[in-house]
Amino acid sequence: MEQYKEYLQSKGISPSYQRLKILEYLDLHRTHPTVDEIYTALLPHIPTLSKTTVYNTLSLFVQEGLATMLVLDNVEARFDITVHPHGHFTCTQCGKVYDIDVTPFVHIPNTIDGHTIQYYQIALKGICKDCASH
Amino acid sequence: MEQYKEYLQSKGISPSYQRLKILEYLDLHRTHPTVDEIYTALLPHIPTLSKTTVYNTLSLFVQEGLATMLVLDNVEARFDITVHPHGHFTCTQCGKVYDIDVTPFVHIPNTIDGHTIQYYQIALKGICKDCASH
DNA sequence: ATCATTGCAAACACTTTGCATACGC
DNA sequence: GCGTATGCAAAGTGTTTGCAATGAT
Repeated sequence: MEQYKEYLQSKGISPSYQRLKILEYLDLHRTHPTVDEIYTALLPHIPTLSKTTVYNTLSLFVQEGLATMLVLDNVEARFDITVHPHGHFTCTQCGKVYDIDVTPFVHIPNTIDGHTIQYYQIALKGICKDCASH
Repeated sequence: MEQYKEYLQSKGISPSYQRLKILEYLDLHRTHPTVDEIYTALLPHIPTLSKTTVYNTLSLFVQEGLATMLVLDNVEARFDITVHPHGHFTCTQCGKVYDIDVTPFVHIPNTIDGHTIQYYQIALKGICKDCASH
């Protein structure tokens, strides 16, 4: 908990209990959680928590670079604590999302067609290992 | 118009006027249009058109492989007539979306970590040529 | 006459906004 | 005490659903 507090402060974000818990959740659950998943998971620990706070906090984190908003479908936004760039594979059968290390397959330059690339996301779709074997 | 009719029939889709016009729009406007853009553009030509029909038709096209649903943000879905795979660059300043040929930079195998990859999308973000020069 | 397509209106689901309350230095 | 963070409720936005009207063969 203490390391999260220092991390937030180092980014100029005042470390409220809600923010600490949301950051901790993102760090401990690298499962591309939705707002609702985070909210539901933390509610027992923070009974007064509101979804607005989860939304506020996540957009603050994204803005400050602590988290990344993933674009995997147009239904619900998903969030990752910011780590090295990686792809996301969504199984079209079971809907599970897997992290994929795409660095062996992708080498995006800093500039393409005169546009400056700041970051990118790769969304892969198909049938996952588990579904294929059933 | 005749070529669209034949194309739909070859896919087993009955070529209603609405479907023909939506397909034509996708073919002539390769600008990743949203449902609303398609609807608004066609309304003068089909005054009775409803958004439901645009939604219905697009999901039929996606299902039959005639179009692709893009996921560029978590706000609105965008659609492309199905062509060779390419990336999409969104300018974070002006919001414009550019097609990017990523084939030189990306080589995704058919299988990764045991998962079967059917298709993928690459969403790039940054500052576009135009915005950089202003 | 039958079946598919269309289109209105209502329902839905996720997200944002407005504003009053509570918290922390 | 004052500025920020929180959280409820309401509004907003994109999408889907139910169902009746229309159209095509």
